[in-house]
Amino acid sequence: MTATDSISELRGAVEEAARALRDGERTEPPPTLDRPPKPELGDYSSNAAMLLAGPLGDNPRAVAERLRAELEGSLGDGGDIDRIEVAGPGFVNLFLSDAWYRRALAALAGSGDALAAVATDAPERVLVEGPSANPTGPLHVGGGRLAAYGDAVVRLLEAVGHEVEREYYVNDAGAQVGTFADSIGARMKGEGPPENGYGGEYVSELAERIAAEGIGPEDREALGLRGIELMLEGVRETLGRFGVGIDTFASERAIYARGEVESALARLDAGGHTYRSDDALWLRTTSFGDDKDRVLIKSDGEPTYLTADVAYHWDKLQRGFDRLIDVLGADHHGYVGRIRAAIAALGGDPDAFEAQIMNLVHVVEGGERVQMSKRSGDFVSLDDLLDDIGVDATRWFMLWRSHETTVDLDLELARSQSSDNPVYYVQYAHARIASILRKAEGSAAGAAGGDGGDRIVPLEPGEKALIKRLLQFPDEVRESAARRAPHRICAYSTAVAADFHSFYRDCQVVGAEGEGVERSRLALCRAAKRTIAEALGLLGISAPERM
RNA sequence: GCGCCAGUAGCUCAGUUGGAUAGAGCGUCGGUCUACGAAACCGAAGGUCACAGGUUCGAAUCCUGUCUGGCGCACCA
Repeated sequence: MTATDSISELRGAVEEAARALRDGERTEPPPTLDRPPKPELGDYSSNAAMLLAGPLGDNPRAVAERLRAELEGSLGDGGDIDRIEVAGPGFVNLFLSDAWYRRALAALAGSGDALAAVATDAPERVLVEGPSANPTGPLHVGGGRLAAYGDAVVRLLEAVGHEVEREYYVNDAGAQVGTFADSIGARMKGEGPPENGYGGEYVSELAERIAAEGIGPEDREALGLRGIELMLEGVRETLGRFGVGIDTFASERAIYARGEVESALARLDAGGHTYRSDDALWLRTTSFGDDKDRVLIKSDGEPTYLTADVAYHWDKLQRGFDRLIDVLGADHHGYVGRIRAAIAALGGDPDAFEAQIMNLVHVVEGGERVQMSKRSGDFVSLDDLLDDIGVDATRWFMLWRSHETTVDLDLELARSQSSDNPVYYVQYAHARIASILRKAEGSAAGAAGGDGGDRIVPLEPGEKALIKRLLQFPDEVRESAARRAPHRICAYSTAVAADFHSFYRDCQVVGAEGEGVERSRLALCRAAKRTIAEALGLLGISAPERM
C-alpha cells in the first residue's frame, strides 16, 4: 500500500457511490474530495450531491442522503468511518475512524519515499530552457529568479515522472558581442565605456585578465569571444553554487555554424511564409496569430535575433522533445507570439511550446529598492546575494511567490535567522524532529521501530491533522508540477511545519504512555521529517539535521 | 491605442477543472518554557476579494465592461 492509497480509496468510494445512483454512469467532472474549512465538518468532504442533483432531477440534500446511505454501506463495513453527515447545501462529510488513521499512518511509514506514488500516466520528454541570461555580465538577481524557478520546475516535473533536460541558451553572436568587445577594449585603453556599452566593475577586471593573456584592444573578435567565455565560466560557477544544474549550454554561434539558420530560413521560404519588403526579409507571423510580421534579415543583410531563435527552437523540437518550456523574464513576454508563430510556420506544433513568464524581483533594503542596471554596473549580482543571505534563503525568497507576480526580496528579513524568516521556520521543524529522533534512539520504542499499529489509545486532534497534511503531499506535488507552480510547495511545507509544531506541543513523543503510542508518534515524526525534506528538496533547499 | 501580468487584512502575499463562515506570514495586543529544540505554541483585533453588471443551487474563481499599477508593443538582444 502506498501513501496515496488512503486518499484514493476514499475518493474511489465516493465515485463508486455516485455511480451507483446513476446506474453506473460516471459523473463529469468527478466529485471532489476536499478537506472542509472547519474540523466540525468532518475529515473529508465531497460535493458529489450537488453535481448529481441536476442529472438526477432531485434536490442536493436528498441526493446527499442517498449518497450517505451508499457510503455507510461501502465504507462502514471496513470500519473506516465513525459517521457521515449531510450539511450545508448538500455536502457529504466523512468523519473517519481511528482505525482509518492508523492504517494511513502505517502506509506513510511503510513507503520509503513519499513521492513514490505521484508518477504521471503520461510522461513527456521536456526541455526546460533558462535562465539564458546574456553572457556579457555576471548573473544578477533577476537571472537568479529565472534559474531558481526553472530548476524547481525541473525537479517537480522529474518528481512526477517526466524526462527533463535543462538548457541554457548562450547569446554569443550578434551585435552585442561587438559592443561587449568594445567595452573591454576601451577599458584596456583606460577609456570609459562606449555609448550603450557595458560599464560595470567586472569589465575592468575582464580587461585586465584578457590583456594578461596577450590579447590587445584592437583584436575585436578575440576580445569578444574570450570575454564571453570568461563570463560564462563565472555564470557556471554561480549556478553551481546556487545548486542549479544545466545539462547543456546551447550556443547561438554554433546554431549558425551548423547551418541551422540557413536551413530554417529555407524551410520557411519553401513554405511560402516569407517575403521581401524594403530590402528586408520578413516572416509572415500574422498568418499564425502574431500582431505584425517580423523581420528575419535586416536590410543590411544581417539576421535579427529572432532568426537564430527560430532556428534554435526548431532544433529543440527536432531533438525529439514533446514539450519546450522557456523560462523568460517579463520583459520578453512580447516575444512568445513570434516564436509560436514561427514554430507553426515551420510545421511544428505551437502548443508544444510553453513560455513561463517570470515577473521582476526587486531587492529591498530598509524599505528602499536597490537599483539594478547592468549598463551602469550598479546592480546586485546573484553572487553578492548568495554571500549575503545564503543559498537556502535566496532560493526560498525567489520561489515563495507565484512567478507571475513581482516579488520584493527584503534583505533584512532574508538575513534574519529568526522566527520572522519563513525558510528557517520550515528548516527548524525538520531539525527539531531530527533532534527528537536522536533522543529516541536510546529508548526501547525508538530502537524497536514499527508504526504503532497495535495502538489502542485514541489519536489526538494534532496527530490527525498532521497525518492528513502529510497525505496531501502527493496531490500537492502533482498540482504544483502541472501548474509549474513551485511556490505552492513553499506554502505546503510551511503548513507541514505548522502542523508539526502544533502536534508537538500537544503530544509527548519520547516516553509517551500507552500501548504503541510512542511507536506510532515516532513513525509520524519520521514521516513528517521525510516529507519536509522531500518538499524542500523539490525547491533545492537543504533540510538540516541541526541548526 | 493594442497585448501580457497584477489589484484579496495595516504590509507582503496564498487561495483555478466554481463550493460551506475567504487564509498564512509580518506588524499590533494578550497569554505559554523545573518534560522530547521557545528559531516554537495558543488567543485577539483586523476584509465593500478594485468597481459595475451577467451566468447558477453557489462566484475571489467563469463572461462582459470600467478604473488603477507594472511590463512589453524594433530592420535591439
